[in-house]
Amino acid sequence: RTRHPRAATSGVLPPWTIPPHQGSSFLPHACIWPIASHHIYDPSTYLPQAAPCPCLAAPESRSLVVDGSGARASEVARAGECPSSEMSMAPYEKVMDDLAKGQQFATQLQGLLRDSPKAGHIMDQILHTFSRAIHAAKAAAAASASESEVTDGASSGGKRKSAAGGGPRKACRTRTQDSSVVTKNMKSLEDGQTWRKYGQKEIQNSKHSKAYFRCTHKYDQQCMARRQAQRCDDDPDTFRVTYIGVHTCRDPAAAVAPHAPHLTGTAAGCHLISFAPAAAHGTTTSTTTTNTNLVDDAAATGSGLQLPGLKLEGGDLEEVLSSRTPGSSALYGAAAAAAWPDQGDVTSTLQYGGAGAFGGGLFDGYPYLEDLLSYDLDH
DNA sequence: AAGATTTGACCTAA
DNA sequence: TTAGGTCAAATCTT
Repeated sequence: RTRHPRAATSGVLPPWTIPPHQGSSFLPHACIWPIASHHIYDPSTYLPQAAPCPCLAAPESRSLVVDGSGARASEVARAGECPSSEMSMAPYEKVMDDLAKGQQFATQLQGLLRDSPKAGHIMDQILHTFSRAIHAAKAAAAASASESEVTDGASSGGKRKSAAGGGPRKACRTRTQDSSVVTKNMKSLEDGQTWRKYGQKEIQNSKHSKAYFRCTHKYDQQCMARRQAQRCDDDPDTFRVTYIGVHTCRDPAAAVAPHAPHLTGTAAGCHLISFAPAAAHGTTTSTTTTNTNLVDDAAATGSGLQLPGLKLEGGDLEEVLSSRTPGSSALYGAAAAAAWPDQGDVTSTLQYGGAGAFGGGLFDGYPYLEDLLSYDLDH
């Protein structure tokens, strides 16, 4: 690809980086995205992050009040059976089957070791490892599937030019209609997440350009979360920020351990996971649609279903303008299982050296999850 | 040197 | 046809 020589930019900030006036809360440099401190991962809130298979949204497959009987393992196995999930490759099925079996056995063993906190802790690690492996396998399968699609698309012909030294673009881009989308107005772009800017466009009939961000971990962890930010025309101090997709990354620097986890389990090291709001009702009967409605309602009404003691990161959050969250049942489950991170808790115990996507980072930018979480913990 | 930003080119949904 | 979204080489920052 040939490019025109880049215009000299030294000393000249682009419009996006220029504060509208003195005293603005705008960051002095668009490249600065502060990382929330004290982000610690709690394995008890961990769930596989891959996009949930549609079949998991079925009510019968969501009765996941895990009680040590291997419900999660059965969930995983169910995902492997799904005919619509592009998972018909034999090697994948075998891997998933083995992983599911291993997880199931570990879960059974966990039930036998409840009296030993230390054993429970080890079991947590084992289950966590299985979860990660399952997630990785799913991600690998998805990547493989999309790669073949791209190959097919390239062979169909087109006017794509090859980049210098590289092949055709591999992007299989679609507009943001399949992902969860949340738009909100913010006084500051700081949200505790690590974003990398990848584009900026002038928008017609808008005074200010729109900036495009992706998760820093797009490539190393296949996190597809994106964010778009544009300064409001009528209020230059306010940004209209659109969050697209969910964070599936586990950034050690961007995730926070729950301060006071409200778990359904009681035995030490034996944290149980349930889907909201059935954790307190025994069995889960709500469907994805129900949960979505709940979230939408909460977002639409701006209802403050906030649990006291749960800190909402980004106190500058003003208004949730819209939300659409199809097929995010696993997300809601995680929201129910995790408590809001308390950044002030510097004494939290670091576990696994990793960071939980559900341990704080995921919620950043997804205010509806805050509402849902509060709802679940309140009921 | 590595990672982040800038920005023109490219791509696609509307 | 075009506005908006993304890519990726060039450039900048640390």
